Amino acid sequence: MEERKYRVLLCEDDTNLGMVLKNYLELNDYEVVLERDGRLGLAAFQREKFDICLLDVMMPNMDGFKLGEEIRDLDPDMPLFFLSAKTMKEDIIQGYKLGADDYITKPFDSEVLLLKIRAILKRNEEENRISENIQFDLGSYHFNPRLRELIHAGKTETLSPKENDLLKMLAENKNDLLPREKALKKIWGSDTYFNGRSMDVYIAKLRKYLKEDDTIEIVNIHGNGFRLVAP
Amino acid sequence: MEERKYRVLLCEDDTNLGMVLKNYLELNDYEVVLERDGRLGLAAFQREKFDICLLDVMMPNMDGFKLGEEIRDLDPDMPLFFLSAKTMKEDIIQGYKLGADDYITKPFDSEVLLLKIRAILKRNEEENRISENIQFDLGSYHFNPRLRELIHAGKTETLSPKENDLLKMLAENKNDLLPREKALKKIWGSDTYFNGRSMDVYIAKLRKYLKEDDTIEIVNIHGNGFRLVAP
DNA sequence: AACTTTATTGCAAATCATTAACATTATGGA
DNA sequence: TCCATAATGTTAATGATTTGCAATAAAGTT
Repeated sequence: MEERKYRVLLCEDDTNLGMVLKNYLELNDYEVVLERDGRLGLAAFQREKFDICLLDVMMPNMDGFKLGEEIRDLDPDMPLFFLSAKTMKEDIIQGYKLGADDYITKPFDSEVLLLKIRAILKRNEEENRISENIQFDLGSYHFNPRLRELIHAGKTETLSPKENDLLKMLAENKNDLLPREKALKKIWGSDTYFNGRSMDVYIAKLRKYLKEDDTIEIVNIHGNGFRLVAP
Repeated sequence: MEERKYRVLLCEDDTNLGMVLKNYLELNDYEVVLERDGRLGLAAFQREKFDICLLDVMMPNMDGFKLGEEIRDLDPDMPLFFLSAKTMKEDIIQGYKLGADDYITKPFDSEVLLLKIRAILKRNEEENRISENIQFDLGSYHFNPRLRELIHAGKTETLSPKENDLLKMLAENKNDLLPREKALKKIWGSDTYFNGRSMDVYIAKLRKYLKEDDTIEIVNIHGNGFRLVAP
């Protein structure tokens, strides 16, 4: 149960406000990446792993709503907060339509923002906790991610944390595509060349573990990701 | 059951309210430690023993929710009350209601507060009485945490307090993972390098006690914690 | 002081993640 | 079709981290 800081993607074109907010959040134990427009924000999101995104609505290159859409495409569950000076009703509605978790109008009380962020993250954590004890049957294998155990014919292998995480994601998407990018960001933290190679090494390891049952296969979908085929 | 005063940790940055509340509670036979921000509150909690915590939500350095989380990490069963101004949004509160034993909006009726405190403490006491006498059968061993006795084949070992606490936590999570961090925080107070080394030493001691029965094992899950395997 | 309990070191062994190195396969355009 | 290139497959080497446990020191009790 590793203590890790929550990671915040903050997109704000006003450098002053951006830095102030960044510092404030960092003081409160968040890890913050600040980007100054939508395009950069999207790039950061694709590259790294975040727990929550705070998006200014009015930004150069790509506005906050558009960025929010793009982010939702990549990860439907990512918590989104929109920051905006506008009080126009349409904007707010549009923001919520996208599934914004909150909409905050400037100027805002930074302490309230902090509490809202914390509330959302906490809710998300509760949801995760439910799925904590899930187990999988994969052909003649039994997989218990909590104990990192892969059992076959009475023999128990203890998987390494990375092996375990990867097999868990594959199992959660059994018979369906697990996109490379998604696994890399979730397990390795970011989608880089070396992390990609590392992941390939782990795929090879998992294939070795699972080779006793012919009905199970980890299939590569070139350029896209992997698929765990299992009954 | 010996007579002793209940100890209350009160965190409140408003000195006036803080002192008034402290005096009021003391009049009603509680022992109160008043701290004026989150950081000091956490320090006090780590230093001393309390029966209940009353935390103001809006505080400098560390807000009440964050402090509550930290306290819950150290002791998941500690009763928590949050005090907050009425103006706070209901949805923020909602996110936190789960972990809190009660949530009180200022201004509040101090008599009601007192009654709530009494109710919680009473409930907790009953729960403690139940769990106090718990005993465990571990293979051919019998373990009585209350007496710190580990009995095997008619022979009784008296465990040291730390040995006892650790075996109790392992037994409570029998056949399941006991995260390192959890045990360290609860038994040693904090998760530091040396405490970790110390815990490993205690694991070794427990293994020695338990080696008479082959069906019992304390298994390490690398990087995660330990698991007491027992029938 | 004698004894018990706890904390601290030290170091070997086990485990892990990453990177290198080299092999193979897929894919799209010439 | 064939080739260049990018993506993937696999094994092994490296270096970092975690754990096991004995030995010793420190603190606390009686």
